[in-house]
Amino acid sequence: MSEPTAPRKRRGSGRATIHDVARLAEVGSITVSRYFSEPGRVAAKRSARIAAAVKELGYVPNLAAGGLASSRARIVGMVIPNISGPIFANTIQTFSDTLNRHGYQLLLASSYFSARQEESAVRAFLGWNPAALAVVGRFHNRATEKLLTSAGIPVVETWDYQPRRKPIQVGYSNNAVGEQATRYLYGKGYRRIAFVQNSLAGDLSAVDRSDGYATVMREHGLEPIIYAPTAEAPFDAGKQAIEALALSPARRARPVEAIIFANDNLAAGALLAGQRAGLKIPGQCAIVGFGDYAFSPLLLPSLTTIRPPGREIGEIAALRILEQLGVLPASAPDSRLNLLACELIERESA
Amino acid sequence: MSEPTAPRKRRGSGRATIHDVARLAEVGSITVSRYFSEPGRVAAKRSARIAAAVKELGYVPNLAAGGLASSRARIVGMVIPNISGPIFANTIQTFSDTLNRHGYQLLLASSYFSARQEESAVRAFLGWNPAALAVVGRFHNRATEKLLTSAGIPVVETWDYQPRRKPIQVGYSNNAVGEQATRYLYGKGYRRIAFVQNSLAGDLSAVDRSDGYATVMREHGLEPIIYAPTAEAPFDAGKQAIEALALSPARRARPVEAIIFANDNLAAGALLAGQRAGLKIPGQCAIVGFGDYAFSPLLLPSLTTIRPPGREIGEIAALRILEQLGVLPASAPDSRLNLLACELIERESA
DNA sequence: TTGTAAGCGTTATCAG
DNA sequence: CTGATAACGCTTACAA
Repeated sequence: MSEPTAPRKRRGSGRATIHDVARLAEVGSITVSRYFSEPGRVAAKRSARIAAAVKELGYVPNLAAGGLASSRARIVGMVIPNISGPIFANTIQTFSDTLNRHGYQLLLASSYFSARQEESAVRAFLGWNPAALAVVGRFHNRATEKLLTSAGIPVVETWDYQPRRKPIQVGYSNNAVGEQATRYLYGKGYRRIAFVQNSLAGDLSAVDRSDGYATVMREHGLEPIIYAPTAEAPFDAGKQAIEALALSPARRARPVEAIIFANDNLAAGALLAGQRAGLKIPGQCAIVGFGDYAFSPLLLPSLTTIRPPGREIGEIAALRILEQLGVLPASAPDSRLNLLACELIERESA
Repeated sequence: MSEPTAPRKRRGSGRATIHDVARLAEVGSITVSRYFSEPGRVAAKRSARIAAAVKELGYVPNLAAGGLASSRARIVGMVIPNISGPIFANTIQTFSDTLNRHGYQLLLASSYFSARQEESAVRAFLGWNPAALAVVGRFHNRATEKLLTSAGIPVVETWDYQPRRKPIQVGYSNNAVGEQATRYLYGKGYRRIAFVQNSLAGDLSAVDRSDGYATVMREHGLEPIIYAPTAEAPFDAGKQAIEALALSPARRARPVEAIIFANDNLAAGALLAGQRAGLKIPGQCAIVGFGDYAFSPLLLPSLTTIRPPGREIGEIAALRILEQLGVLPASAPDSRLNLLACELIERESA
């Protein structure tokens, strides 16, 4: 455990290099390199000497240098709209873990649904010469689009499944989710079913869900009722929606029997407001959410909702990337398309 | 927008380099380098030519190469126990955003509270020659400890504030949190106050909180009542605790008046169980949690809890790192110590 | 203000 | 199985 006082060079980080290890182990530097990349090709005797030197010096290979030399850095960038929200955290978790398991590191940045921030994150990632990139959704600005296509590396678009696009797709169909919720309620006998939009403009996934809802309604000869709240805070918007659709005197004549909300936040706001106003849920009005947030099973009544496959998306996105990189064997003839299902979680509210 | 068919070299990523830009702009490569690092020192005429060439080629500087040359990579690693849990997501978010704002990128990995996984993450990060490293808490194995100290870069320990340790500390005192909750309840007139531990062994922060609780109880001449549930699932453990402390026939004679839970999950489990059993909360038994999870304001009654400063921890950790790196001016004589306060959120349950 | 030369720490290539 | 040499794309040091 001696600390060999290396003659301080003018440049460099001061950490032990592959050459220091080679010198101490009395082998060529390239043999040390092979010791890490192809251990089988190094004679046992030298391997032992190298192992000792590595330990002695506390040597950690410089991956940036390795990546530069091989132009193949074991790093993958992911741009996600929101790290701390209830939606994407699971995806990040499984994406990261799956990559780590195969020796790849995750570079993370958030875009807050801003195309400009997304572009700047992609640009910064590209500077690290990543092995692959993952983004959320299909809406990018032209510059990002160009960066992505000309990067020459695997790109995965997650969450929003769009079969016609070039990048690998891993996600689910929001349209199908809208249909799924509507069919469920229809099957339970509900007819006057409404859909409540997200007050957050730009949530295009929710619009897709309402389209699916409207399709099924028309299929059954029913008129779609789409309500767009104006309140910004989700809970307030949900409250506003249930007041307009089920509690207002104007509606009292023909109140809706069931409401599908754009997400669980809205549904929770509605649930609480309805409950405090004495509305029986699901007796007078059933409620379905989307997202299966952490609080959803804890509400009273507990919230029936649709769970998007967040964990699966992260894992499968990582696996597809690793396959593209040749780290894992290809799993399917065309693994570009990965359409996952969402699970409807039946609880008390509908 | 022509795609200049570069003569395919035997090595390299194929992307435009600083030399390509220099050639096209008819300047030396080093001038292009300066154009990015010290724009002021490049003549306007050349700057314009360089800008045009950069755009034409879609040039993105290779940060790995730059980091290698300068031995100063603008990348920071963070090891967090859990990305997708309710606790750490905010910290990751603000940490990442603050770093990004100053041109630094976040490398992320999760440890799941495993010292071995933490070590492997730190080792992998070190390979990228990061500018700094952030970890959670003070419990690392010897190898990690050694890697951290010998890395020669700023290291920040977050969440668990420990004034005696060498690395920069950004966090709060769990002991103080335990005291805070107890004093609050005592101030409201409660005397028979219990503390419910986390059934998850290894949650040492919760033990610190119970110590703080016990201190204040003794201060007031009261006997601490610490209950350790055996059920593994948090909600079940909470249920188990409230049954033992407030609902069981054995306890009926002298039921506790208030309970402090190790976290909001336990508190929520207790809340629901108590409510279904007809227990009046807070009338018969007040409840205080810890964490201020997303569902806590939505419970009925809404949960009084203590909010740890997750967002602040992430931001301050990043700022301290940037100060250490000289990117930002030092804010205080000794910015190593950053003890933050937790906010008690008074709601309906206590 | 600009350029030249020499690394940074690693791996691809080719020759033993 | 092992090694010398030349990249990889950039920045530091120094010179003009």
